[in-house]
Amino acid sequence: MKRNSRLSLALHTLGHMAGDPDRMRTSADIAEHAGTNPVVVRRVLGRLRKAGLLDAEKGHSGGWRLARPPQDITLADVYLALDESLIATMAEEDAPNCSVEHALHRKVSSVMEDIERSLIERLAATTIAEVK
Amino acid sequence: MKRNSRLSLALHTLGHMAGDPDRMRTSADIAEHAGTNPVVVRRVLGRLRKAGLLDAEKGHSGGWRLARPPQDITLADVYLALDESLIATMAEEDAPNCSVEHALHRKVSSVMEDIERSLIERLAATTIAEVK
DNA sequence: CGTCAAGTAACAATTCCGGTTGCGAATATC
DNA sequence: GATATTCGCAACCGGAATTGTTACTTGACG
Ligand code: FES
Ligand code: FES
Repeated sequence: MKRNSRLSLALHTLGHMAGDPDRMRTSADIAEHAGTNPVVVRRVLGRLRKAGLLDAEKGHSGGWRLARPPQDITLADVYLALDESLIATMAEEDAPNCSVEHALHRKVSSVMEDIERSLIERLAATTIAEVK
Repeated sequence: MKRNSRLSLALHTLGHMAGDPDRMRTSADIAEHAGTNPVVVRRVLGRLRKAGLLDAEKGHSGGWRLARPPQDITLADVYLALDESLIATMAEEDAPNCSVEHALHRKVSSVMEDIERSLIERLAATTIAEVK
C-alpha cells in the first residue's frame, strides 16, 4: 500500500556498492545511475549513514562508501534504517469506550506486529553481498 | 486523514453490524457513528457489497445489512474486498539488464508475496462475530 | 406521486512524496 | 590562503492519492 521508492533506491545503491566496496561514490554519480536527484540520494543515504551502514566524506574525493563489509549488511538492516514500515499500522484508538473497536484494534494490531516481525526475519536472512 | 482509513471504517461498521445482524442501517447512521460522511460510507461499503459481504436496499426502510451470518465473514474477506494491500509492493523493473536490480527485485518480491499470504491467513482466522 | 436512501459524478481540501534550488560547512587540491 | 568539490540541510514546488462535500440520478416503498 505504501508508495515508497526509498527502499528501492537504498537497496539498489547498496547492491551496486557491494560489488566494489572500496570505491567512493558521490551522490551525483549515484543519482545519475539511479535516475534521480543528488539531494534525494543524500536524503535516503543519510538515514543509512545514521544507522551506521554507510560512511560519507565531504570535499574533494569525498562521497559514500559502505561502513561494513557487504556480507555484514542484511536487507533487514536497510529496511530498519529507513524506519518506514511497509506494513500499514492501524489508526490509533478514537473510541476507547467501545469494546468492538477495542477488540478490533487489538486483533489487527497484533496480527500486524507478528507480520512485521516475520518480514524482518525474512529480510535478515539475505545480505547485500548475495543479491548480485 | 490517515492513509488507509477504509479498512478501519469497514471493520468498525461490520463489527457493529455483527452485534445485531438483522437491523437495517442507513449510510447516514453509519457515517454519524463513525464520524465521517455518508458518501464516504457508501464508497467503502459499496466495495463490500460487490464482494458479496453486504446487501444494500434503496428507498423507504432501505439501508445496509450483512449478506451472510457474521460468523461467516472473516477479517480476510474484508481485507480482500477492499483490494488495497497493506503490504507495499516493489516498484517495477526499470533496468532489466542489470543482475543486481533483478536479483534484488526477485528477492524482495518473493518475501513480500509470502508475507502477504501469511497476513491473509492470519486475518482469515478471525470472524467479525468474534471481535465484540 | 412524494419521500427516502443508495449510486455516482464532480470538485475542493488535505496530505504525502519526490524533485528542485539555494546556501552553508567541511575537506582536498592548488 | 584561495578555490573547488562534496555532503548537510532547509525551503519550496508540483503531482498523486485520499478524504470530505455537493449535487444529481436511480430505484423502492407507502
Ligand atoms: S547496479 Fe544499478 S543498474 Fe545495476
Ligand atoms: S464505536 Fe462503533 S461499534 Fe463501538
